[in-house]
Amino acid sequence: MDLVHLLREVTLRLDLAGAEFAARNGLHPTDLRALIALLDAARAGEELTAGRLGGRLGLNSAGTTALVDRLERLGHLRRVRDTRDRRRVLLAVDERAVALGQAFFGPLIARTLTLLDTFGPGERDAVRRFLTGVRDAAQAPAEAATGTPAEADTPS
Amino acid sequence: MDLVHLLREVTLRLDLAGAEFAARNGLHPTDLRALIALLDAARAGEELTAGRLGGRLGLNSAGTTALVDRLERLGHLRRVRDTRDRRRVLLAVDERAVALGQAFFGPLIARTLTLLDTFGPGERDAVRRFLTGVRDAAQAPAEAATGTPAEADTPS
DNA sequence: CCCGATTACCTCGCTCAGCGAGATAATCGA
DNA sequence: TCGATTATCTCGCTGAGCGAGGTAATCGGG
Repeated sequence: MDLVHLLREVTLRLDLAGAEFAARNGLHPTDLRALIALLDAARAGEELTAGRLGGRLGLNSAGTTALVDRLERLGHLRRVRDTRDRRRVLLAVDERAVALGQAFFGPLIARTLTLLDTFGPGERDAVRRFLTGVRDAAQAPAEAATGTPAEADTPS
Repeated sequence: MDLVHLLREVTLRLDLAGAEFAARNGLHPTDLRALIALLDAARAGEELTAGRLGGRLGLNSAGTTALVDRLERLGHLRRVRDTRDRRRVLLAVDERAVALGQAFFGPLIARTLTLLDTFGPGERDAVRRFLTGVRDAAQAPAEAATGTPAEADTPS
């Protein structure tokens, strides 16, 4: 049980750290999350489009456009029209964004890796199982747990 | 290394789940975080004041007042003047807020506890060490990563 | 090959969360 | 008692994100 609270504390702390880092670099939390999503996609060799990014962050198209505008204005990414399907706008991350990601995650990752050095294979596996399980548990618990049963969600 | 990414994925997923749940209940992410902070404080037998809550969420006084206004209007908490120091406004959480917290965290906690049932003591300890380490690692990594050190603000 | 449907993104107007500055009220210290 | 400090609130403003609707490109049936 205390592990649950500990996990929540970790997510809260990471959240605050992210928000603080974002503010310090003239970004908003959403901007930072967008950069992370972009870097993730880049690392996975995936081409991320504007719409896809918005969907991943839970923004609608208008908000996504504004987000991409901001990031482009700051030089973190460039809009690139897909030559195959010229309706699509691919997002190309700039070196600047990569550097920012490094600056934010670098120390955190380094510390975590140092910590993990002290873990045996079985312990690492335990951590992995735990995180995987929580991730999957967080998939769709909200659907079942809506506090307002009578209220019509999907206000669209 | 993959554990790091896994952790990030977990926090992202929990974040999105929270935002979705909040929106579904007519709240904003900040409101939900405020409720969580309030419930945490209540569970710890701590009396949370308006200013303290704002500080914990990274809001300034104006934003905090607006936040408390919203939550009070929704009936999630009540303002209670501290009788000892009548400048202070204590925040009393309502049953409604508790129920909301249960609705959100209940299933998540249940699933996590079920998962943890399959863990041995050593494994749980590994998870605990990992989470504790990450929490501490997230304390102040941003300071080192930017040219702009934050000024101390002694959060009591 | 054309035309309607669909897809992907953008524009416009708006709401409201959160900020900075400053006001107000209560407490504390000399 | 009076100024300094603390805790909160008020006011005006900026801007992130939403809903609605527009535009350009692609797809699919006749």
